[in-house]
Amino acid sequence: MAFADTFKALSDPVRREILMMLRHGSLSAGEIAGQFDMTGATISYHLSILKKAELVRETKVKNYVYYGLNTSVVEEIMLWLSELKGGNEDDKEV
Amino acid sequence: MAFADTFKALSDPVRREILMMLRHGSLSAGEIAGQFDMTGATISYHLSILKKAELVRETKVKNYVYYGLNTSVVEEIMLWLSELKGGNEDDKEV
DNA sequence: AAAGTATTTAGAAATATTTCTAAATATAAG
DNA sequence: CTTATATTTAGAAATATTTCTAAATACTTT
Repeated sequence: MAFADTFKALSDPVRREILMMLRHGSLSAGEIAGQFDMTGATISYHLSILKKAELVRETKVKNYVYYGLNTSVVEEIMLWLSELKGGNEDDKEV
Repeated sequence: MAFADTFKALSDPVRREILMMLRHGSLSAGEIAGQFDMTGATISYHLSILKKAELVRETKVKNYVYYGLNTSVVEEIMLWLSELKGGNEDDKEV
């Protein structure tokens, strides 16, 4: 059930900030962690949730792990939001 | 901080289903609750979260409370998602 | 005014999430 | 092969979320 995972992943401010950091290219786990006042372990946990939601992809290079955005899942969420707005017919207010 | 509230509100499957139910017009709290295998109190809790996030608006008629979609907040979320996709320049993969 | 219907609030229990520290893995460099 | 650097995993504590039952509000109808 990847769809629900995506909404869950987006519900945390730290994870949303990580995604925004990745807009202009991939960053290593350490580079990401450096931007937060949290342990690397905590950031690793957040990255694992973003990965499970397929919002990021990882690439291993040397002893670094680089994370990059995967925008294709974002489209699905936008589609769902469009449906929400779209089905609005003539708004039968009571 | 209403923006974070909106993402949180959207992170629960029950609340997303409620929003979808409201696409074609307002429904009373009871009509909504009738669609779920949960107590009215629980649905009332979910409605309060949707209301705080400004995703729904309520109208009181007699001893009923009708809930209707407020799509204007959905636009903000879509804008945020667009930014996420948009800033994707040339994807400096490492 | 009393009784009925619809909804919300309060408080508690169960579950899930976020964060930390310490230990484990993985790869690199000396 | 030993030490150093980067990251993840495990386990625990703190906090937040979801759900329930029972009681409280609110408005209607008799």
